[in-house]
Amino acid sequence: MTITSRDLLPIGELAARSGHAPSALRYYEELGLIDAERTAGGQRRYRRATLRRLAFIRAAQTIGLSLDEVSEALAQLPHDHVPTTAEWNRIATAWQQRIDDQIAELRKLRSRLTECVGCGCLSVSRCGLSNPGDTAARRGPGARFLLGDDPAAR
Amino acid sequence: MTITSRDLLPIGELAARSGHAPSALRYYEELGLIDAERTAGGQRRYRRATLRRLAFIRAAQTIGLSLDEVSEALAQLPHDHVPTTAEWNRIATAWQQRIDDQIAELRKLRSRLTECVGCGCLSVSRCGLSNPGDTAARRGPGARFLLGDDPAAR
DNA sequence: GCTTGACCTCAAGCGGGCTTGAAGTTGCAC
DNA sequence: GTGCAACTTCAAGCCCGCTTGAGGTCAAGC
Repeated sequence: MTITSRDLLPIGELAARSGHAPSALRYYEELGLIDAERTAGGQRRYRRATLRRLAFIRAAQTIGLSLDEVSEALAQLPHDHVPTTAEWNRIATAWQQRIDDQIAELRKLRSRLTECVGCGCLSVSRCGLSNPGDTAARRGPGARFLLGDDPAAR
Repeated sequence: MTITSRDLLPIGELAARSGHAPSALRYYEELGLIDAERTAGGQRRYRRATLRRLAFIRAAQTIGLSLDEVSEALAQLPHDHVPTTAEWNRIATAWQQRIDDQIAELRKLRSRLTECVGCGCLSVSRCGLSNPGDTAARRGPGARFLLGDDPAAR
């Protein structure tokens, strides 16, 4: 039941297999995203399950989660066993929703751009393009008022 | 032909109308994205056309361009007149393409996620989820090889 | 002409996600 | 038992897109 040495990977090995830099792995450990056994001499030895966690982390980042959010998501995953269908399903569903939201955002942006080309204003103003408003999901700043070349003086 | 003072905006005014912070405007000037006249005393006075540039900048950022890229895009726009249909059209088309690419990326990720739920592997590996590969457009790192719990030893 | 708020410059800081470097230790192969 | 790559920690640095602060000047209204 104990973990045999054949199952423990040194950091370089894990880095190579996961595609993360060793420095990133140490950083993740510092953040509590992953953990490791230690040899008598103090070197890290990773359980194979860590590869799963790293794959999860990479996927989560791809859909735009911060490491903080990844940390929360990981808290829902078992540390030592392969997640059950139910466990994984719950998370995957949330992620799909998130992706769908992102796609919807982009589509809205695209249609604003199309309008802008069609509307003839050409000033990249007055037509909402410069006022995405709910861009928040991607970049933060949030609501800005609509621009005009001279809204006040018109 | 010279610009009358009524057409020149102090930075606070431009900030209020464009929705950018004064500090951001100064920063953009430093990067060469916008420029300004100066009063005898050294204060900035912006031409109205600058509002257009700022709207453009905001829109470009929303699409996900870095300020470096915005700079290149701006180089294609006239400094002092409203862009012609052709000028704007060329840029808008490129942006739409970019958005389409982003959407395609997300769809790929979504389908990988769906497969992952369906395929029963549940290990968040072996099924491509953790290997977006061409994530580059969004996050940089670029190609990683496919993960498996133990690709070498299989 | 004075007050006051808006402006100026320059340097430093921040947040996120790491990377880099220095200085030293471990562990596997021969 | 030794050589050398791979590892260790800790502190600092980097990139991006700004913001903040200090210390000082300008300009517009009374």
